[in-house]
Amino acid sequence: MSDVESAEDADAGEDDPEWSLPDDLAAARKALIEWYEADHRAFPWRETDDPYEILVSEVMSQQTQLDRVVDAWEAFLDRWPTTADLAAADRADVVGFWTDHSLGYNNRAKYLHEAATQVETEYDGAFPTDPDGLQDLMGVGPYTANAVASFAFNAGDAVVDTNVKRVAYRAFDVPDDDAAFETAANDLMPAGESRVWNNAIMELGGVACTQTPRCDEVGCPWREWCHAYQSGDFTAPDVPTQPSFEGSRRQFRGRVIGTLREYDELAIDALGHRIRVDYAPDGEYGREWLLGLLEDLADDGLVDVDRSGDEPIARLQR
DNA sequence: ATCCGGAGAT
DNA sequence: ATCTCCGGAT
Repeated sequence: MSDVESAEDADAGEDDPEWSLPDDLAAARKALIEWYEADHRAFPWRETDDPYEILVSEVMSQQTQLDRVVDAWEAFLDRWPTTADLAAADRADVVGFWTDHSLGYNNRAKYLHEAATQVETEYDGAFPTDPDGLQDLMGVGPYTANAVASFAFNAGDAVVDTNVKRVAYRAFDVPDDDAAFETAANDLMPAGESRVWNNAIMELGGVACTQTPRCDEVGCPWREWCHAYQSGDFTAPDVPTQPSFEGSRRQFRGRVIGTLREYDELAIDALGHRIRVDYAPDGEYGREWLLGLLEDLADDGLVDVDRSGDEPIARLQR
């Protein structure tokens, strides 16, 4: 007597997924949590539940490999231990710190500064505790909101980052589709365990289900359920290729910030010659080009341009 | 060449 | 809703 699921005609079944979670989901969850708790990388932010400290670690982690984040994270919190301290800081100092520690996108330093100000002025010094509330903070989107809600308050939904996507795609054939990933990630997560769960599944993606997988080396707890492990096909979701950094606009943005930190203020041509050797005031990469760059940086709240004199003067915004 | 989440533009 | 940009070490 075979089962025969209700006929092939029945429901609006044509879009029913060709992926599914394990039948014994409870066992798979337990295996992952036990694997994580037995051994994992000891990052310092995994030992705090202070939402500010967590937020700083998440924002830094968005652009920098974790091993290099540790030093920056400790130095940042040493300098600005609380949201009150950060909110009281000069923006230029926060951006300067970001540059000094090679943390990438300067706007994130600004966002962090702004978020601290929001917490102080709009939330009376206490972070919102749920993902929706956290998303009101500058620079906090769905990923960061769920991470902070989980790690600080154990009150998040499933985190969906590229690690989680890769795991779901390989292990359960979840299609390369944001909505599907979100559904799968939330179905996987045991209710009320967002703190340990999101740590565990991201650890899995970070050390086991890496681009070149290390299933056996690290004793992946999901081998018995993993479709990729069984088929040997470890294809990962497509990651759109990025334009090269060399010669890019953002390379020159970075040089402007770095140069203006060195000189309090700089006339536009002096600045131009310092950020690119082929600068020529009237050339293709001249005043017009540089003013456009500076205008964007000014819009981002990073640079001020004084155009009152005959030659525009740039400085870091304070 | 690769890596990434959020903002802003479209 | 989808696409482009951002920083710079690896």
